[in-house]
Amino acid sequence: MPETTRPARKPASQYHHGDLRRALLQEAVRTITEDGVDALTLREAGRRLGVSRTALYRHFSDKSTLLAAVARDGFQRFRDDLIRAWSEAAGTRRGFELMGVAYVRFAVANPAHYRVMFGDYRHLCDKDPELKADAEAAFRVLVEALTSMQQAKLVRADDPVLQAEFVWAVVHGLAMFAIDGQFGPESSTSGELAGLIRYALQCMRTGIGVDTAAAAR
Amino acid sequence: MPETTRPARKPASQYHHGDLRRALLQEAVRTITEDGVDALTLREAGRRLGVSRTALYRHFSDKSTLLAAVARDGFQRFRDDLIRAWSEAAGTRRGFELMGVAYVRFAVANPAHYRVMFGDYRHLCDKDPELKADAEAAFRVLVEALTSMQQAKLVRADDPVLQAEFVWAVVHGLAMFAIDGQFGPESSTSGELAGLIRYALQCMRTGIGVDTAAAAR
DNA sequence: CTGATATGTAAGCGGTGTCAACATTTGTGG
DNA sequence: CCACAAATGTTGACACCGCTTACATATCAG
Repeated sequence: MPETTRPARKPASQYHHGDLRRALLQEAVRTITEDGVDALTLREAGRRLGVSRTALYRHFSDKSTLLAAVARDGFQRFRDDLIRAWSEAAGTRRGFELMGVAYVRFAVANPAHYRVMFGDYRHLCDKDPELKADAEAAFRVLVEALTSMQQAKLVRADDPVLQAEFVWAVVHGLAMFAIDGQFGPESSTSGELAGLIRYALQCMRTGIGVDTAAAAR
Repeated sequence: MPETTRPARKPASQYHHGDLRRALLQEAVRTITEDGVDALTLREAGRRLGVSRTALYRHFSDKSTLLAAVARDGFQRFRDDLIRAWSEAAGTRRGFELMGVAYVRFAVANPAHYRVMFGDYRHLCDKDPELKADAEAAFRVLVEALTSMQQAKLVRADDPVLQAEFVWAVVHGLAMFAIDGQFGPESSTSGELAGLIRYALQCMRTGIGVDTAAAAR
């Protein structure tokens, strides 16, 4: 039985779906991405997959358990995106900036998904303990990137975790700006956003303090 | 009977409540603060106020309109907190740091409320156009603080709005860390958080770049 | 082949947001 | 003072939802 990867997709029997769990998760992600998390309904999801409305409970104990799975899926793709961006110029400042852009890009491309991931992370963690592991794996990409940049003397040799938390705060904030319009006048044009990202990355490196300005330029 | 400000609270007639709108908003804030936004139910809110389940619709066209009002209320208190902290040492770096701490403190003290404010800000703005004004008013406190610090040569003379967006991103990210546990090992102790805040504020000033490290110390 | 188990189904319960129609109170112009 | 309109609150109903319980069917191990 080679059974390489996918038995999925084929109903075959009409009764047993084959890989309902995967299909359900995929459908949930699709709905959330297209119409937001409020549009996600267990009944409707079942309907769209041509399956009874309670079939879902054989694979997820709960609606929020499904959401936790969605969040996990998000963190996995997210991590992949970060790794891909970083490895395009690993160890360099440019690679680091590419990663920052990739971060915001992910959030902009999947705003609702991103919100599920960070929306009530704590609550979702209770539903699926592996979610925490996936989230931490994504975060670790950032920590490791910073560690290698520390070795290359590109950033200060502070505690990498602390440093990563700071960097994460910055890009997460940027992502929020990008996702839901912001406070400023109406800087929703993508040009404005790109400018903000560039400025923020610069500030991340040099700070906003005036005493360091001379040294930075 | 001095009765200075509030006509509210007293049923008086049993039928007309007096100031149901205010009572409803207050009740919603209370529920959200205590039990989270998912626990907020129009019917239950009416029940608790001893009023019919649809009375609410005479004051809010919608559940999300009520949520928008909750968000507005949040932004107003939020702004007050920021102003209070800043004015404790206005124009100085200490005042600025106090403001940052006040920001995070607000988020920690009212996590669910904070989430409503930023959770789906964009969607809520459609429901109540004044929400945007309140949010911008809060943001403007930060912009003005930075402007005055620029004049005092405490921070670089960049575009204050851009600079404020960067600073906001940092503190917002910190607030998120504070609210829902984080990625790192398990640094949920308040001591760890205080350390993170301190470190982040320092990074905000001096950056993480190594070339500026010498100048910073 | 035969259970046991995994998976999907059907029916129903309590709860929710919202609408439409009706009741009561308040306020206002004659 | 009164009639009547507007504001405010109530009742009933509808469609939908998440979830449970009991049942049906397919898959698989022995």
